[in-house]
Amino acid sequence: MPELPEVEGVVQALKPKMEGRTIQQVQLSEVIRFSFGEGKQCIVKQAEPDAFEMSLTQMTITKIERRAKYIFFHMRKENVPYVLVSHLGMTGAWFVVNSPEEINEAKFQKHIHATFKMADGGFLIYSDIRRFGELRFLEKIEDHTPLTKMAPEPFDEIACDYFIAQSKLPKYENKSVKEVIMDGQVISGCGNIYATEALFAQKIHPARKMNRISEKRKRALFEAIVTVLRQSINAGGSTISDYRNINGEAGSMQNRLQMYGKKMCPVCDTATSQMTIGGRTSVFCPNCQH
DNA sequence: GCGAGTTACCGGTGGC
DNA sequence: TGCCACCGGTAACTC
Repeated sequence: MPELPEVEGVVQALKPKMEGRTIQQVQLSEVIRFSFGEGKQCIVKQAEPDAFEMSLTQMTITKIERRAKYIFFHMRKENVPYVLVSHLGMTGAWFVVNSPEEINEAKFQKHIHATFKMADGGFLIYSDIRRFGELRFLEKIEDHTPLTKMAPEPFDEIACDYFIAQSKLPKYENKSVKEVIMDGQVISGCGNIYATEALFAQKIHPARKMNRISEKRKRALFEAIVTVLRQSINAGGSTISDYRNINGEAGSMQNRLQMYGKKMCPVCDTATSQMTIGGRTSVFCPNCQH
């Protein structure tokens, strides 16, 4: 499950290997083609498979950057800029290899969905087991509304004030804190794992209503989120089930998690509780978090 | 036009 | 061994 720190790791690894290179040929999987024929948008969004392949052919990757949990591949063809937006969903992974056979994990090998053959040799490959990821080819970011509504990067100095302001809006003030901090229009890139960790660190119950938290506590919570995201980036991300970096390696943050996926509270040894908030599983310590 | 709520997208995993 | 419910980030759709 790649979250912001995992995506950051992917981007940092992709940058030196892919920036400046030109795509010679693109090939989408049969699954994508078949799904499109069925009227579905499997991985490739708002484009016909043929048109998507053609659009990216002869495109030069100028810059790769992360925004929330999205990867932006900025590109250029005949001096016109474009961008390929990638989201890894639950199980997406990028690989930079000399040949597709180099992907040695069977389940990633089996679910290769986009193969980019580079003009100077080698391949950039997108694999996605559960196909929750997306590839979206745009002329500019503004062409896709959800991307324009995203909160600032959590490391941006205005991000905390932005969070405070958003949290006071009518549509958020009566919601649970966990739902609000996981909303990309409030804080960007805070998924279930890191929301769970930050709430535990601040001893806040995930179901507590936003308007029952003081501004001081909200600021402390925001800092806790930033801290846990930074820690995880430094640890190479959390490898929960299927995350791999572009070399197929796992991260180590999962070993440092205090609450996500835990049966016992590491502070007071009470059995943890679980409830569904905003449709997502939430783990917390009923003794420590109020 | 906007917001709230619902559905779609999936295969690996683990429990029985 | 085999079946089946469960899981989840985001967009798109409906109301």
